[in-house]
Amino acid sequence: MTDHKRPRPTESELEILQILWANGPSSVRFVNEQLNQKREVGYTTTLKLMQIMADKGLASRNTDNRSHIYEANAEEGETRKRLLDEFVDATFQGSAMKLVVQALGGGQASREELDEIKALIRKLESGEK
Amino acid sequence: MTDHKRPRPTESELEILQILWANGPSSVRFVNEQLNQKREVGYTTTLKLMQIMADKGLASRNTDNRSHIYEANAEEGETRKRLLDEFVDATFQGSAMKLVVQALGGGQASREELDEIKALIRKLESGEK
DNA sequence: TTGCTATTACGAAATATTTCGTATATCCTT
DNA sequence: AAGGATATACGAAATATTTCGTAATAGCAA
Repeated sequence: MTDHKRPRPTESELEILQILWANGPSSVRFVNEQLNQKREVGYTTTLKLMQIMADKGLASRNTDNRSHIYEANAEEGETRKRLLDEFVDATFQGSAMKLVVQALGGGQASREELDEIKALIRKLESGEK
Repeated sequence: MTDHKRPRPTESELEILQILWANGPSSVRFVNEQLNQKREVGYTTTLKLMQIMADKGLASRNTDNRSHIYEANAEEGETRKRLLDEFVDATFQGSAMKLVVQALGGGQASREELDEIKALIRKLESGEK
């Protein structure tokens, strides 16, 4: 089950997907509360967005109870990979390398993270084609 | 001179910035031709976008000649960094590490690129705080 | 039951972005 | 000077996205 056909999530939809990925199936109220920790959003705004997401297939919902429970349909890793690919194309002309350099160079990565990346590179190199 | 105050470029504006960064100051016609190698866009559409970019301060233009020459104002590295930061926040919850892993894991990086990254990491580690 | 609260449904306004038609000006060729 | 090609200016339509008001419905408490 890939993300084929599913449209790219908009910025707001992505915010909601993050919440659903992090917390599992959730009610609109819960998602709205989480959103409001970052910025002010009206309840019906969140509701509408989530309904649209269900329409688009980005999420599915259980309507058995009065309070509907929404669940991300778009799989986390798949979706992130796809968005990353598009972002690399749009912003770094398709060069993942340039992006990684920029990401690492920003001083964002801690020593532990650098170690992890080194380990990852070793793994990639050993299983090289 | 940072990008302070300058609004984030839209997707289309970013496409144009890429062309200006890659080719230096350019005419609308040239930019439009480059765009059309990827997708069909009308000339006046490109023109309008570039005029908007000038309004927003993303680009500046020389109007001495009949054919105006546009130049990116937003600096390449700065802009990419900023977009990357926002993207990391939005898509990887602020974890540059997760993003790098995803980018490297995609099998996108060649051996040479991996070597470059290793070198970069060594450099980062030596100048560690 | 009656009223209060929480929920979804629906549609439309508000905003942002993209696209292009048309008018007008300028340059170039003859 | 006239005509054609090419440029910019301008505004508005088309599209995409976000936001919310209002109404209808269901649950709950008194």
